[in-house]
Amino acid sequence: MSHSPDLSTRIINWFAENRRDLPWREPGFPAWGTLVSEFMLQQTPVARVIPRLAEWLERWPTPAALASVPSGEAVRAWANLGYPRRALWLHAAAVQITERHGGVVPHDVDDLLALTGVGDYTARAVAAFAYGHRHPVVDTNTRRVIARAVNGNAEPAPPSNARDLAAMESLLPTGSDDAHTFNAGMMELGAIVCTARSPRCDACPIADLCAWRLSGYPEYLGKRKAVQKKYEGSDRHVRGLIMAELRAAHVPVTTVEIETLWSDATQRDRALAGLVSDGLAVYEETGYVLP
DNA sequence: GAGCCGTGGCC
DNA sequence: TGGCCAAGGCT
Repeated sequence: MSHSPDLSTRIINWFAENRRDLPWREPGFPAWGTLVSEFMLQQTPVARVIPRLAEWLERWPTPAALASVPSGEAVRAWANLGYPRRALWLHAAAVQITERHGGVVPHDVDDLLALTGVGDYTARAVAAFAYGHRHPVVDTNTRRVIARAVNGNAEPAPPSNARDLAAMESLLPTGSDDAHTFNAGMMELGAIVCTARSPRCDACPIADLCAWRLSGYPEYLGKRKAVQKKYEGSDRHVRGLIMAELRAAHVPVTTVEIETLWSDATQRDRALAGLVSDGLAVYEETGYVLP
């Protein structure tokens, strides 16, 4: 677990020169905007988030604004970002922020964790990036950089919160400003240099002390994260087709219309029942609508 | 803790 | 072409 004492400094200096100009890094970007962006960025690439985020914040500039509309409006505005439950959860979080915190996104990690849809990553990201508090922030990019540079592995082991947070804490600078920059810098390095498929070690500020590189890029032999199941023909596929129909429609979608979306009745019924169970679809007199 | 949950771009 | 991957979280 030994590392060069200036790994953190290198990352911080590299970040100052190489950071992308992203909306949530603009001065004065509101904490609410940070929270919304983090919800959207959960498993959705940056490039697809940026336009939806701008629309979202223009329409709902505060948690109270979002809380005041039906959750279905959030699901519709979520558009094709994927995993529409996140839109439902973000709406629920906005209601909770309005009711419990006077409409102000909380600073405290435990208060953030108590919000629907906010897990360990998002809670620490908001506390650190929106409010400047010193917390280790560990996402998939950070985990990969630590796995390679520190542990000498091509890939991180499956996420373990306690272990990953402890590893990041041991690297985190003492000062809150440096800690903030280091958290962001590790994520940025993993996102644009130390990437999953073809790392650009020639552009890496810590290449000369990267344990993985120094040991000759050994193949990863440890436990891997589960392989994603095929999307084509899956229940997720069918759910996606139904949700696209519900988002596009402004009148109830009839059962007959839903039948045209997927021929396998068993799978179709299962998908629809799942959406209803999740609260993403509601039956209303003549058909299904958004909540 | 494994499985599940959308969508699209990239090599 | 198609498998892999993307600022996770919930059950």
